[in-house]
Amino acid sequence: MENYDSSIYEKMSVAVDLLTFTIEDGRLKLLVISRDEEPYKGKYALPGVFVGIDETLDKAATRGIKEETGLKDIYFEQLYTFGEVNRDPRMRIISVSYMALVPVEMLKFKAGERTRSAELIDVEDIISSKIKLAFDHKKIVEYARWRLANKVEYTDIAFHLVDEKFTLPELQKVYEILLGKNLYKANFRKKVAPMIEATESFTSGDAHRPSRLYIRKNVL
Amino acid sequence: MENYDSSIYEKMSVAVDLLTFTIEDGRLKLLVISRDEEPYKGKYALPGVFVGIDETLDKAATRGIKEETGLKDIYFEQLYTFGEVNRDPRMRIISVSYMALVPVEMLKFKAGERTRSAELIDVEDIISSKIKLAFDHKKIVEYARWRLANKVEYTDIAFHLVDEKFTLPELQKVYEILLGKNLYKANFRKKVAPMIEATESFTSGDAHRPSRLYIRKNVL
DNA sequence: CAAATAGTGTCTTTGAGACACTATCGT
DNA sequence: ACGATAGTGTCTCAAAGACACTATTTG
Repeated sequence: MENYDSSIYEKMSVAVDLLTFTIEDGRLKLLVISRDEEPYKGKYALPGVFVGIDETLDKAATRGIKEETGLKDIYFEQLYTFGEVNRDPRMRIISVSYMALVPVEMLKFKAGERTRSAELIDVEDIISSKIKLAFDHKKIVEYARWRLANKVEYTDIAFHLVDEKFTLPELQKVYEILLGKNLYKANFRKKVAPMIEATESFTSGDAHRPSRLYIRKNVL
Repeated sequence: MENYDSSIYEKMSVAVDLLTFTIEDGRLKLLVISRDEEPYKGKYALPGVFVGIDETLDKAATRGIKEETGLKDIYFEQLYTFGEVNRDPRMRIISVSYMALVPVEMLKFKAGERTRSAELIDVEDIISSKIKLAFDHKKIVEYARWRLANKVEYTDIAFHLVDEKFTLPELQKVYEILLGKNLYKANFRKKVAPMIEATESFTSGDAHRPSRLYIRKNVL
């Protein structure tokens, strides 16, 4: 970058691709759109937006999330930047992927406000190629899936997939889905104890013992 | 990305910024260049290259590393993509940062082949602002430093900072520098045991017990 | 009271941490 | 023999894993 005459280097389009994960019916789901144009017409794809010349990457991600879900102020983080030359057959696009996590109730609530139709599909169906995605999007999903499983173990990222008030069985289920294995509840409770704060509310109406509701404890 | 008419979105320059770390004199060092043009003339900066229109991000990183160090086939990984609007006062540049790790002997050996002069500076001097970097490069270094400390704990990334054959005291020193704390050698040896393979060579000439040389074991 | 799920107590196992000891070189 | 660094044995302590037990609701 010593020589800043970039005239010999062509500029390129930069896009943000969004991976919005949620948990529905005990499965990890991803928000995708159905392409109505070529290429890959009719295929599912990750929603994305181009980054404006005066727009930060994070801003573009926020805008994209708003367009696709009607939501703002939900958790997201940058994942990885994909820059293969022929990712898109029409032109060179650098794609910065972002991962967002949201409790499924928030998605449903805002359904009417969405700009265009989006669908939730089972992430395992993508991984197993039962459902095929356009472009190199499967690779991006695989990477996000891996990162998610990783971060569950050493961060409190899973909390973004449950409501503000949640029961421990609910939270445990999220951990189990992301980790792909069952956990012992006694051990699970010990593990998350430092991250949660009990409320005085309980579930009710179920034909079994009520479950206490918790909130996420303020991080130290 | 449903609507691919990106004409309203201006294209932008994409660059790869390189963070080449090594360990010299028991300190973590970063390879930087001295800027000979405005802005930030005379300041240290991360070396970088623009990404060509037909060039992959990884390819651009490989090319940049070759230009700066004369080396190819060294370990590197993508770090994070910085896209603040005014990172560079002259134009909008999206910067994809890459981190490379190399044993210091390899850098010295190839010194003559370098395209332009580069320097190794102490990373802690950057963190403490004793040495100031151009642009937003300090932020990038901080992030890389954090990632490095993190990955030492759960990957074998530290092995890229020692020679192919290494002693355990050497390797332990690398861990200690990256973690910023001293380790007990007995415990350290237990920890790395699954990742190493003993050779029949030993150090010699020192006024103390020789140290066995090891190589990295093939990952399972 | 039976079925169902919530929640607790505690033993075992594993790994990190701490520390003292032995080993082998050059001088 | 001494100084210096390499390398090992083992105790302690804390976290993870496994499992059995108790608790509270509806029907």
